Amino acid sequence: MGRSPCYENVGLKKGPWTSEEDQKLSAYIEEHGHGSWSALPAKAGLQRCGKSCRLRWTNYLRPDIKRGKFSFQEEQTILQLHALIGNRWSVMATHLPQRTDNEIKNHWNTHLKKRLAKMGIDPMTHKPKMDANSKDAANRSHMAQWENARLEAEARSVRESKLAFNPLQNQLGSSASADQLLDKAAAPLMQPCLDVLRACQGLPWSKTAKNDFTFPGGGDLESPVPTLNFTVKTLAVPTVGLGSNSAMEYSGVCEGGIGKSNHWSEDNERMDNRRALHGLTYSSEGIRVNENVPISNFMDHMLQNVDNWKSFEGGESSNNGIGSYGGDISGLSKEIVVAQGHDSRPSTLKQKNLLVGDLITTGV
DNA sequence: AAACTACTCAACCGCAGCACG
DNA sequence: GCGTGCTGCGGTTGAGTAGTT
Repeated sequence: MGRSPCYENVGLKKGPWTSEEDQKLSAYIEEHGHGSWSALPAKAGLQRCGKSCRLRWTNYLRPDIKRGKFSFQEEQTILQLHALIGNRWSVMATHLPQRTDNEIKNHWNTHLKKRLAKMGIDPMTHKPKMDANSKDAANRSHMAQWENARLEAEARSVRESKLAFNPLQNQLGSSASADQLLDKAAAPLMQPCLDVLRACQGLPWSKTAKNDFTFPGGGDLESPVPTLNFTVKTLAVPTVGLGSNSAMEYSGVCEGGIGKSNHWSEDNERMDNRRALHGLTYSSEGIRVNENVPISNFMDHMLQNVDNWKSFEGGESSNNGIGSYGGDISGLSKEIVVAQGHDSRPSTLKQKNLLVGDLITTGV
């Protein structure tokens, strides 16, 4: 190993590419394909080494590259994947097909890593930095707390997935790719579902004069599980939000009743399939409640986890804010608050005749 | 307007892994 | 088994740009 860099070859240019060079490279590849990168520069009439050509093509000139700002969804995916697989940019790039590994790496280094660090989270472990002398810990913002909660939940998800992966690794062999493992892990978790969202699709939510709120699909569902039956009160207490990921599975109950998952993607499908263990399955069609998991079970599960955040106060919620817990948490046995969050989209709220701050009480 | 600082991201560097003779 | 060539990947750099003083 340790070959000398190709740029040491006499006469080869380095540094920024000119538009003329770009044109030559693109024209050649479009006509002939890249073939052997090492042979390409001479054939294309470029004074560059093959490596430089490959980089320029894969990171910049390739026609299927999406440029510009990363979406919230893309950032979520990167965060989830980073928690799962670390700095494996090329693997991440396969999950964000229009982004290059270089772009993802740059975005992580310049934005996401700093953002986490600012929140007091170690970007490498995705856990809060435990510095007892640090005033930052005490003064951490609510937002940071939510990010912590979210990331801790991600870690849980990772642990769960690892539990699922190990036997799979044995089945598939050590050479199995991350994708193979993810797909294999997801498959057995897919259960026959009662699609709560579908059940209520097309049926308008109603809010009575008494402010009672009924989930319309609930009573008609032929299912062994209890039906959802929400009532809404006006909330006059601080809200507590549960963000994406961990929180997705918990707030999802509410959000599933209200509308589609706002966190849908192919990657999330894989992640969410694992969450089916908790009685929920996310899909492109919304959130489903598994037939064999009584609603009371996952409500209890939700509440167990909410207990972890009892000390939180204040009105910030994280992602998926539409389905957040709130109020007096100790007495929150069946209540979910509509809180402001990334995805508490005005259109969604309007559609469901909800306001931020509304308290939904489930009838289970 | 100039100087300085911070930030972004394309490009480079060097190592690892693989194929092949 | 070893050497060579090639590709892919992750870490790092630094030129260009934007923002601030």
